[in-house]
Amino acid sequence: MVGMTRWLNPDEQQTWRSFLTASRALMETLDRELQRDAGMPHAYYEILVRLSEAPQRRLRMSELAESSGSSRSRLSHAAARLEAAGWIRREECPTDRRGQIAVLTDAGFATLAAAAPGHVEGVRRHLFDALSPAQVDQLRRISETLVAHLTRS
Amino acid sequence: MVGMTRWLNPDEQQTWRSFLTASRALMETLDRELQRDAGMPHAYYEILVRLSEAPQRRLRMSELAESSGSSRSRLSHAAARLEAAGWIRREECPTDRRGQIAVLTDAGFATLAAAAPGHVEGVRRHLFDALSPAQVDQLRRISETLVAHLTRS
DNA sequence: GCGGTTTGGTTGAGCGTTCAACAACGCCGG
DNA sequence: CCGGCGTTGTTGAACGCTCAACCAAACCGC
Repeated sequence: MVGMTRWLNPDEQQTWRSFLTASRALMETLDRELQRDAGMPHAYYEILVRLSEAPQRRLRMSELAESSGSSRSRLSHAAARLEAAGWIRREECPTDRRGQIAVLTDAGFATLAAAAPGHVEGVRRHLFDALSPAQVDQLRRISETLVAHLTRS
Repeated sequence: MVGMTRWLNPDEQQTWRSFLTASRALMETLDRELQRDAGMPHAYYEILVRLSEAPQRRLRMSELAESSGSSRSRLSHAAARLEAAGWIRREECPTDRRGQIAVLTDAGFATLAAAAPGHVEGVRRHLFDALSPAQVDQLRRISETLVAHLTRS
């Protein structure tokens, strides 16, 4: 046979379903808050954050996609919207004529600065406030383990 | 002032970003696998699972929405697609003339039965295989805490 | 019973994401 | 220098989700 399915035992099932419910609820809540308060989805917020942290607030599209966890296509579509909103602008890359460089505009930075406190407060309220310091530490190790595992396959 | 923002310290930021990256990567991976192998997104899979576990494989739309973590609107749209695929059918509720009852068809059950082993294997490979038994236990407690916290606000 | 409110479910528009296809450019061996 | 291959980024179609609006039926107080 090709291989027996390694089914989940009841404990694992409970873990998986709770994790699913929790992360989905958390993301939906934060996404909704961000949409309501800042008029943008969480994915766009993260793009602006990464840009704001880059030297000169500028990044190659491919690096921005990588660091914000977007596919190239997704970023391309998002960039079109962010540019239309006046929050970023795209410049040509001097060293690679295929390249595009996304630049955070002043308006984009201002929008981000206005959105950040509310969002951070949301993350704290919905995530950190619920967990003990020990649990926060556990969650960090678990997440780092998973990231390492998922990117190496 | 309205209130100082309780910013995240470096440790919390690292935790938050790792969690974000990990859960996003995990969901995207499982969603892609399910789409590739079973031709449906994860949300639809979960709807079919809940139906399959219900008595008589039938549930009121509102209960199905609740248990599968969908909004009513989402479930309504999804049900239309699932019905078009022949995986569920909708019947009228005898005790409440507003109500609809979603029923898993034999074809839907067969599709689910075919998809389940691959999906479960994916959950195991991408999640449980990466973590120690202690970490799995920690993750369960953390997730349950979060679920409780998120649903009570 | 009768109006007002709540609940159950659907609908359509608008938006964001995916996927596959594509164009333009850089890179590298011969 | 040239031809093939990998890379960068964009595009359009299909799809799923959200949000607000809506209808119909149930519920509730009087």
